[in-house]
Amino acid sequence: MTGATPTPFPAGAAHGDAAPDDPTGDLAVELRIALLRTARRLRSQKSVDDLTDAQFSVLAHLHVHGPRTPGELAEAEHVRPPSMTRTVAALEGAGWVQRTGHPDDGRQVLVLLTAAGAAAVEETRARRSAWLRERLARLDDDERATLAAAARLLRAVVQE
Amino acid sequence: MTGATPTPFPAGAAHGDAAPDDPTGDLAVELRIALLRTARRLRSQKSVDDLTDAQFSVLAHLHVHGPRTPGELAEAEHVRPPSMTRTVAALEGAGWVQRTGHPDDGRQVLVLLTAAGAAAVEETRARRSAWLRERLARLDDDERATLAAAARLLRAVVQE
DNA sequence: GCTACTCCTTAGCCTCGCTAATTACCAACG
DNA sequence: CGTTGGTAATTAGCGAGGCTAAGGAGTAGC
Repeated sequence: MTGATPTPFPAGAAHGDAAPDDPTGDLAVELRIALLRTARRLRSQKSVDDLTDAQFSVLAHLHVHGPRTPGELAEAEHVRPPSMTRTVAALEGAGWVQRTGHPDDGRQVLVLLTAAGAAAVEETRARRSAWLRERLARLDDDERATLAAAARLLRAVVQE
Repeated sequence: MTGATPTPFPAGAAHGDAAPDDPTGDLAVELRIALLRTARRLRSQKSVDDLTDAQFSVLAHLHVHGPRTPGELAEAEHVRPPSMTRTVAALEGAGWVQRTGHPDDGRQVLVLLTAAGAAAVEETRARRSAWLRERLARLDDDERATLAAAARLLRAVVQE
């Protein structure tokens, strides 16, 4: 709205460089842009013979929380069950997880990490973080502390 | 590596809750997880009759920087030219951008925002940020300041 | 034992990355 | 002047990973 500007050059109007004046109003916008941009960059760090992002996320979840059913994984990853079924199938095909019947409830399935999967998650985590770690090394201590605090805050913020 | 743990419950080994002891080594890991998780959550905020994430990002870029060639857009978005061609084609089909020949170089194409596109980018930006804004409102001033600083830092960090 | 519910899966659609190959155009050189 | 090489954009086709809708297996309750 307000939008029908016919001129194709509203440069500098939208967000410029860093939050200009309106502290709260623009924080959400600024943060959103910064987060999505960084996340895209992080995501592009994976190589071909590698876990995909969704796969890695599931593997890491299993690594931390132990065996889970597909439904639980879907909920944890904010994804629909069919999507998780496919991701789990890919992980199983690669030998990183194993699917077993649930001991009590025949409808359910338990997904658990194999030894290879546990190794993969640790190796991949280290490698994936390398790019970011190298960038963070250029910052000073205060800046790193700020980002550490931000990581904690974001964790709380997304916690629904 | 270390990995052949036969026990399926290494819970608490991987990263627990928030950076445990190693301040620099884990910052990259913690931050990566927090960023990707938040970004996924933000991305899930879009509705159907809406711009996709990639489309919105291109529109916003045009809104800020003015007309660009597909190649420039691809580089800015860290995407290969064919991917950008498709995104631009979708945007053109929806009437949000317009493609015109480059005045000097017949090989190139200039992509420019239409009035509808400019309106869409502003409306969408406001709506997409609403979820995050609501979450941020629950924080205190210090916490918001931390996130604002983090957004600026991330912007610098990804700047290649 | 039939019905209803729950969980997982299959089928089929879409977006959006990618690589490889094609087309259109510019520039430079014989 | 024509060919030859480089560059920009596109088309073709693949894979991952979202989604909804619909199907199959198992549990639970009447």
